[in-house]
Amino acid sequence: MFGALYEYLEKTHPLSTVDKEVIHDVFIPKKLLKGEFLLREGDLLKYGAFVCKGFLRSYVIDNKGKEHIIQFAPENWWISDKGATAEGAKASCFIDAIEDSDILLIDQAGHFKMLEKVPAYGRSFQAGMQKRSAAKDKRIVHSLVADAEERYNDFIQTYPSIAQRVPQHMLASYLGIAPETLSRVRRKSMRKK
Amino acid sequence: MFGALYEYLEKTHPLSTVDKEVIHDVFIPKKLLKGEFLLREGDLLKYGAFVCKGFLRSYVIDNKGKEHIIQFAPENWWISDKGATAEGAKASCFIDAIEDSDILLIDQAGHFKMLEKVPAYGRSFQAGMQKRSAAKDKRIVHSLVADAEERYNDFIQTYPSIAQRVPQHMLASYLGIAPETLSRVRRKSMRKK
DNA sequence: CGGATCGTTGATCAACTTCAACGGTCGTGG
DNA sequence: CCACGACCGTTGAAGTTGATCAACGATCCG
Repeated sequence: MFGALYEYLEKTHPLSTVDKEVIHDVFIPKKLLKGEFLLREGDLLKYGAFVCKGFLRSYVIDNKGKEHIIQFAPENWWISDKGATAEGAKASCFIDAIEDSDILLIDQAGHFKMLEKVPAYGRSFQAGMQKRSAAKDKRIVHSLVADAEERYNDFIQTYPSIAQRVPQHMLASYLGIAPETLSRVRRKSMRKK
Repeated sequence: MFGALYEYLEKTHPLSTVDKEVIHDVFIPKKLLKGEFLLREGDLLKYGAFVCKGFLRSYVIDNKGKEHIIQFAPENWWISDKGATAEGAKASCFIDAIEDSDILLIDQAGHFKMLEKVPAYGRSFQAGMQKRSAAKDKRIVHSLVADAEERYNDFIQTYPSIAQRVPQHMLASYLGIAPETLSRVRRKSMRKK
């Protein structure tokens, strides 16, 4: 179960045997079945998670009861409630499993311990932050500039593997359009080819 | 001109005399008049900037020629093209001054030097990244859930000082709505009170 | 087999955009 | 110092896009 994390971290920097011990010490393995929650809105926020296998998502529910997906997390992605990383904070979103998943949990203290003791983690974290930040900027700009069709086409180009794995209505939720609209957009795109 | 940056950094961690020397060494002061560009799309990307005085903005132009504001940067904010921090990258957006401004430039090498030599910088950078990331998440979610009126009201609550300083059509651009729509929304809000 | 969930399709509706025109303000050049 | 043009915010009317509501067939799973 730790293998995926090792490989992930070693892409930035090799891991020593000691590093691996620290990792074992800090991360808590957990299995989630499809549909199970990692986090519910209002829960005491404790963990971030690394996805070894499977597929998670985070989402909010607005005051009309509609779900809005913030993030998808397939293998080798991190997922957590970024809005409130402060300790003792209440979660502002839900996180659940779209497929049966194996994940590794890490809490605030563990995060600092890793930063301190495992160099590969710090670098990887830094790099990840930058990449994410850029991706978010792109998403923001896109939500301002692009209409439903462009958003969809861009998504399937950027994340083809995710697009195939995710039920259509969730993709619609992520893109911020109604499922019906997505269906129509897809039909239109089909005919073009 | 460096005073603002000192104060900003000292909020996280005190600065030694040596620290201040490094800062003087690394940052390049620059003045911008209202309307002047710091960065144009396609420019070779070199600098991030700290705003000591004044007001900048970054924006993109879509294929229909319309501006979309990504970020406002008043005093004590950083601004740069996050999309492409890699060295040698081409800028993907514009940055210009909304008011006459004093700014301090830092390039990639300077950034690493600061990280290495000035502890306050690293902490501040880290904290800033987190805060920004959270703000971006919020903006993404908001653009999915909220209509024009909610977006406007939320903005003037969250950034009242910015709302007053920025011309209305720029605020509209930031919020992703037409200037006319913003005008109508404001009238509606006025009458409510 | 029966219920639930999902994607699709059609019809209607609301929100927002676009286009056009107008008045006010500001800054600049005559 | 005034006059003109540019820019900005406002208002009205028409047009579009996408949301909503409703119904239907397909698939999956118990």
